[in-house]
Formats: sequence, C-alpha cells, structure tokens
Amino acid sequence: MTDIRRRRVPRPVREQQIIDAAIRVFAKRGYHAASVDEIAELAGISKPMVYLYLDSKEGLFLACLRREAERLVAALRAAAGPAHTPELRLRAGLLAFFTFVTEHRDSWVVLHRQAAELSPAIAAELALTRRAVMTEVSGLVRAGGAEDAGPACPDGEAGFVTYALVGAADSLTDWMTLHPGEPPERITLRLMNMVWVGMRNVLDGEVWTTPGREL
Amino acid sequence: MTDIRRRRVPRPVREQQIIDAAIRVFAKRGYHAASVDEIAELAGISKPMVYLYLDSKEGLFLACLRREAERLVAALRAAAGPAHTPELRLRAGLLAFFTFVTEHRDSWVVLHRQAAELSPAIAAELALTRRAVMTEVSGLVRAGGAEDAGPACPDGEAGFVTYALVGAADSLTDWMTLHPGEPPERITLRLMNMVWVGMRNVLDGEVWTTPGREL
Amino acid sequence: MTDIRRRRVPRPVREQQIIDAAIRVFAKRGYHAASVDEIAELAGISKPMVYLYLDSKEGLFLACLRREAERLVAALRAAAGPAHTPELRLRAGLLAFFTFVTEHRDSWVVLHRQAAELSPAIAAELALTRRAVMTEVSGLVRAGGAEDAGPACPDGEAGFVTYALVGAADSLTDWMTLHPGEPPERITLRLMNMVWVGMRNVLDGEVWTTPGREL
Amino acid sequence: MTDIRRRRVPRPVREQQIIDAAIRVFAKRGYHAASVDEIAELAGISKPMVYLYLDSKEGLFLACLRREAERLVAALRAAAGPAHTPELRLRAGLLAFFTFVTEHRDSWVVLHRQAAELSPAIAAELALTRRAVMTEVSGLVRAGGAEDAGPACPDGEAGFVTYALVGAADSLTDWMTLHPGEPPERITLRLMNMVWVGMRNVLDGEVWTTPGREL
DNA sequence: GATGAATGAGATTTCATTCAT
DNA sequence: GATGAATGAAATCTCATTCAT
Repeated sequence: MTDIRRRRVPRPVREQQIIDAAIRVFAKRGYHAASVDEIAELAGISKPMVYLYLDSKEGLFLACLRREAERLVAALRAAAGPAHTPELRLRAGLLAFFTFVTEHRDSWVVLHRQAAELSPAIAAELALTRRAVMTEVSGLVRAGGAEDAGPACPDGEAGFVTYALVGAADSLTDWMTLHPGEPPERITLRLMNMVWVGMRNVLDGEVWTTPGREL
Repeated sequence: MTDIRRRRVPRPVREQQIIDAAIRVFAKRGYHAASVDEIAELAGISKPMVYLYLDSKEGLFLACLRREAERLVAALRAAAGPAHTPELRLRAGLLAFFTFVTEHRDSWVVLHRQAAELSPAIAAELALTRRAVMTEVSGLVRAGGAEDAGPACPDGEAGFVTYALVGAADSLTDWMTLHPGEPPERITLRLMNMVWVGMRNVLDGEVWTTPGREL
Repeated sequence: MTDIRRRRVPRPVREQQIIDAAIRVFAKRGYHAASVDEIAELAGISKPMVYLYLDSKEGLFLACLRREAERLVAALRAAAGPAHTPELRLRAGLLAFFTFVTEHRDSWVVLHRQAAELSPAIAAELALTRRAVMTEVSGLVRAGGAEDAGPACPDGEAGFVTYALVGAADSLTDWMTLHPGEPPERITLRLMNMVWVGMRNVLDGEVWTTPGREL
Repeated sequence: MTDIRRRRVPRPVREQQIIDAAIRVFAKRGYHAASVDEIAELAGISKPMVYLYLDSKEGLFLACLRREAERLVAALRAAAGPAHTPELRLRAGLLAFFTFVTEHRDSWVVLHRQAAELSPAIAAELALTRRAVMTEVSGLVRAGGAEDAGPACPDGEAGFVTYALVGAADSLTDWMTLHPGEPPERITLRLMNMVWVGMRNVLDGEVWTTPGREL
C-alpha cells in the first residue's frame, strides 16, 4: 500500500519521474515544440526543480535519450543472447523490438523520430544512440547471414540490410498503431517471412538480375 | 532577354521561390524551429510578402507539402506506368523513389520526417499526403503480388508490406547519404533482392513456421 | 515646432532614443539590476525593438559606453586644445569634465560607477573607455608638469597623478550633487588651488620629507 | 585541542564565517549579481542557515556594511590618535587607509563601490557608513587646516577637501592594484606631497586667480 | 543546529504576425 | 508590388525565499 501523494520525494525518484514526463512530452511535440513548462506540470512539480535536477532543456533531453537507449539495447541483447540459431536470433531480436515499441511507444519516438538540426550536443548523443541500436541489429543480421561477427559499425552489405530492416521495423511501428489488436509475435512472423529469404542474397553480395536489363 | 535581377517579380514565380526557400529551411530545422524570418531572407524578400502570398507559417508549410507530394506521386506514377510485369513495375517505382530522394532530399524530409503533433490543419494535410504516397506504393506492391487493385487505402497484408517497404526505403535514404557514390540503381537492385522473394509469402498470407515453436 | 508623438521613427533616431533611455536606467539601477523592460518602457517602445536594434542587454550597454566615452573624450579634447599654458590647459580640462558631469550625470555614472564583474565583452570595453579617459587626463597633467607628451598609457609619476586627479574629480561629482548651486567654474578653481602646486612635486619625483621620520 | 572540522559551530562564529564569505562575493559580483547560493556555498553551509542567521540578502549585506565600516573607522581613529601634529595626523590617517585597503580590498569595494539604487534600507545604511568615513577623514583634514573640530557632517570648504581626498585615495586604490610592489607608505608620501600644500589654500577659502580671467 | 526539497516571481530573449508607407 | 517599423505572447532559465524533516 504505497503512499498516495508524496510531497517530499528523494532526488533519484524525482529525476525518474521528470524523465518519464519529459519522454511523453518530447514524443508528443518534438524537441523544439516541447515546453519545459508542460513537462514540469506533467511531472507534478515546478519548473525550477527540472532545472535543478537536469540542468537545461538539452540536459533533460539527453537524459531521456540515454535512459531509453540503454533500455532498448538491453532488451535486444537479452533477447538475442539465448537464441541458438541465426534465424531464431533474428526473430527474437525483432520480437524484442516490437515488444519494446509496443510498450514504450514514446521512447522509440524520442529515440528515432526527432526532426533535424538539434543542438550539437544532442546531435552527437543521438548519433551515438542510433549507432548503438544499429550495431545491435547489425549483430542479429550478420549472425543470421554470415559466420563472422565483423566490426562494430555496420558496413558493407550488412549495413545495407541493417538500415533496411530497422527502417521497415520502424515503419511497421506505425502500422501497429493502426492495427491495435495485432500482437508483436504476428508482426515479427510476417516480417521474418518477408525478409529472411532475401537477406542472404544481399549479404552474399548477389545482385538480382531476373527479368529486364533496361535498368 | 530576361533580366537576372528582377525587382518586380510576378506572383506565381515569387510563390515558387518562397516555397523553394521554405522547403530548405523546414527540412533543415523542422517545422517548429524554422523561422519565417529565415525563410524570407533565403527567398530574398521581406516577411510581409511571405504573409501576403502564403498567409501564415502554416499556409507556407501546407504549400510545401502539397507541391512536393504532387511531385513525388507524379514521379511514382510516371515510372510505374510503362512497366510491363509486376517485378519491373515495383523495380521502376523504387528506382523512381530513390531518384527523387537523391535529387530532392529536403522534400522527402519535409514530407516524411516532421516531428509529431503539428497543428490540426497540418496534421490533416500530412496524413493525406502520406496516404497518397502509401497508396501509390501499395499499388506497386499489390500489382506485384496479387492481380486485383483493391481499395485506395492499403489494408490487409498489402498494407503491411507497404509499410515495411516504405520504411525500408526511407531508412535506406540515410544509408545513401553515408554512401554518396552509390547510384539509385544499385540501391534498388539490392532492395529488390532483399524483399521480392519474401513479399509473396506475406501477401498470400502464409505464415512462416520453420524452425522453432517457442514463440 | 517638432512633432509631438511620432509612431514610425527611422532607425537611427530610435536607436539614439533607446540609448538615451538605457543610460538613465543603467545609471539609476546598475547594469545587473536594470531591466530591459524598464528601458523599453522609458524609451516608449516595446522590448523587441530594443533587441532588434541593439541585439542584447550587453549590446545595449556597450552602445551606451561607446557613445558617452566618445562624447566625454571629445569634450576634454575640445577644451584643452586652445589653451596656451599648462595651467590653463589643465584648468580648461577640469572645467570641461565638471561641465560634462553636471550636464550628463548619468553618463558618468554609467562610464565610471559600474559594479565589478560584468561580462568579459563589457569588461573589455569598459577597460578601453576608462583608459581613453585616463589617457586624455594624463595628457593634461603631463602637459602641465613636464614638456614631453610621453606614451599613451599613463605610467610612472604621471600615472599616479592622473589616478589621484580623476578620483578627486569623480568624488567631487558627488559633492556637486550635494551643493546644487555651485557652478562648475568654482569647483574647478578650488580643485586647481588644491592640487596645482603639489602636482609638480610628484611629477618631478620629489618625496615629501618634512616633519617626522617614523614612517 | 580544537577540531579543525566542526560540524556544530556556535552561532557567533558561523555568523562571522558567513559575513566573510558574503563580503567576498558581494565585492566580486556587486550586490544584485551576487547570489545567496554562492555565498552559502563559499561559507560551507546550506542556504537555510544563512536565512536563519542573517534574515535575508539585504540583512546579509547590512551586516557586511556594518562590520567593515566599524573596522575602517576604528583603523582611522587608531592611527590619527597618537599623532602630534596636523601633518602627521593626516599622514597617519592616509597610511591607515591605504593599509586597510591593501589588506581588505573586498571590504572597501563593498563599502564604496556598489552600483546605485539599492533598496531603501541598504541605501540608508550605506549613506550612514559613508558619512561616518567622511566624518573621520574630515577630522583629519580640518585638524590639519583649522583649529576647530566643527560639526559631524563635513561642510563648507572642509567638505570639499574631504571629498577630493577620499576620491583621490579611492582611485589610487586602483593604481595600487596596477603596481603591486608599491608599499602603502610610498603611496601616502606621494599623495601628501601632492595635496598638503594646496589644501590650506582651499580650507582658507582662497581662490586661485593666477593666470587668466577668461573662466 | 542543519539541510534537501520545493516554488512564485521575474529576468532575458525570440517569434509569428501586422501596420503604415 | 514591396518593405521598414513595430508588437503581444510565450519560451528558457535564475533567484530569493520557505517548508518539512
């Protein structure tokens, strides 16, 4: 039976509450249109607390970015770890992704859907977190196609496939919101169906030649 | 004998100049962070002219949206029209898309990468343009998988495939900026390689069952 | 018969009006306590105009500093120029100073009475203007004591005398506000009486030895 | 066996520690720009203690003003007392002043260099302390020129001389910081040299007439 | 005696928008 | 057709001050 209304809340707890609120507002409005006023109000405290704990609007956004990126990466790793075959590994990774996005829609929006040209510090951090996610997916992809692990930053054909896969999954995120009943498992299955066979071709560097040559 | 520097420019020309400038600024900064001041300056005129011609910041953005959506849809249609087989049709559509994005990066950013929750009028228009693009792609997809054209709004398995495909293509747009030399043709080929085989499975409603059953 | 209320005022005029107001407010409150709101109100316009024309609070202060320093230096030069003997030159300089301060009390306060630790840009500009005034006075002093003009920055005994003289004059500025009837001429005479005889001693490097030796 | 680090410090000691810190911060930043936060941190305690002991920012400043004014006045009195001739008395007073300022630069800045228009209570106290200092100096001056002590507030010619002298000494304070090696004794000697002879003229009401009459 | 948690009020600055010429 | 002049409203951020422990 937890307390209903706490006035004096210890700092670490408040910080998380603030970040929770910030993620929702940043996701709803985008970085620039989000106002610290709204975040503070949603967190149930006054603006000065936000600045005391997180320093600035930028610091606030960075904190959101870091926390959620960690969570997502952890989810991907935890899922891929125990899988025994490449196929299962990719499937588990995708499932983890769709589950994460289903449960933390706002986090994904904050991580991946911010409009261009943020401040340098934010741009840098965003590049970092995106690369971390890409690297994680890239691991799933290469493990599924070729035997070697390769470098940290996805390159070559694996990079191509990673970008395509992440883009498809990201976009399907929107499809999911239009089909609320659909469970993550079925999305995962469909996507596996759609890309698993073709991925090899690209990873092995084959080029599609079939019908015409007028390209 | 057209003058290079005209003071008195006829209205339609000025409007296009303004929209050109606006697209660049909106793409660079995002809707909210873009300032009408910057747009006016880039267009080489004073702010009151912007308001005289396009009414408001919102009107400005709507004009950008409409013009670029039309252009993209036209490009997709023009490409898909003459193709004789489903495969060629999809390939031509993808090629048109990647070509368009290569040549009009900013337009695509404005059309597809705006942060959430803009004003209602903008949200409505954005939904419209996105749906128009989706419908166009959906046409390519279904033409490639099943014989019937179906309704305007992509639904069922075709919708799923459309979302995945558009997402993949959109994301590959970023991959392209990281690999500047790569011509749109090769991107198209790789993507075809990756999805063409698997698309049928999904469109036909088959569900992948292969390895495990622990899902 | 000038216009009573002008709405649309050309930029250079408005800028001067803003600077006029700013000097009054900065003098009354000090840099940090002065609010741009109050300055705008006193200037009879809205805040955005202040920022449009003078960029920032700092820019506003810099503009005040520059304009008034120029005025004061000009007054000192104009006064000292035509004087034919060292005594007359110093006397004319002091008179010009006291006249300036009588007529532009606020300017002097802004130039000389700002509390410590302003922003670097302001500190630099302030150092510059103060040095300019010191140099001007130093010219009066040395012309009155020794024949050579010497370097731009007052050094050696001339520096000492300059500092003492400027300090005395500055402080007498307060005395003047306590004795409103007193004309600048009488202040000047008294100060000449007080320092003229002794200045030579110091400038010539003599050290006072008279009565005791317990120092 | 006094502990170096005491947690529980008796009130009078803590108050002095706070005032010490406050003087440093007020001198560095000026009254308005100084923040109670910074003072508390420098004093090594939390803000509520500052408010508990000194009531408010204003109270804090008043306490600084009172303590330092007392110290300076005491120093001046202690110096002037044992002197046997008017010259020696003034010389001793000046020396005491320059010594005080050398050793307590910040105190003098707080006492004498605050920007205009503080709160009424502070303005009143500041007027009081300045008058006390002025009175003290005035005593030195008149003792050096005329036999009678006169009223508390320096008036007439003595007032003029006092203002000039205090201003000169104050300004030389800046000169001292530019010439760090110079001992207070030499400053004092130079200033005596510069003003001692002329002071009498002014105190006796003589008006300088020498060269021209075009004033 | 001492402090972490909290805030109302007000600072500077920017922006979309309009008016008068 | 075109623009310099002008502003109301709202954004980020800071500060003196108090409460509850």
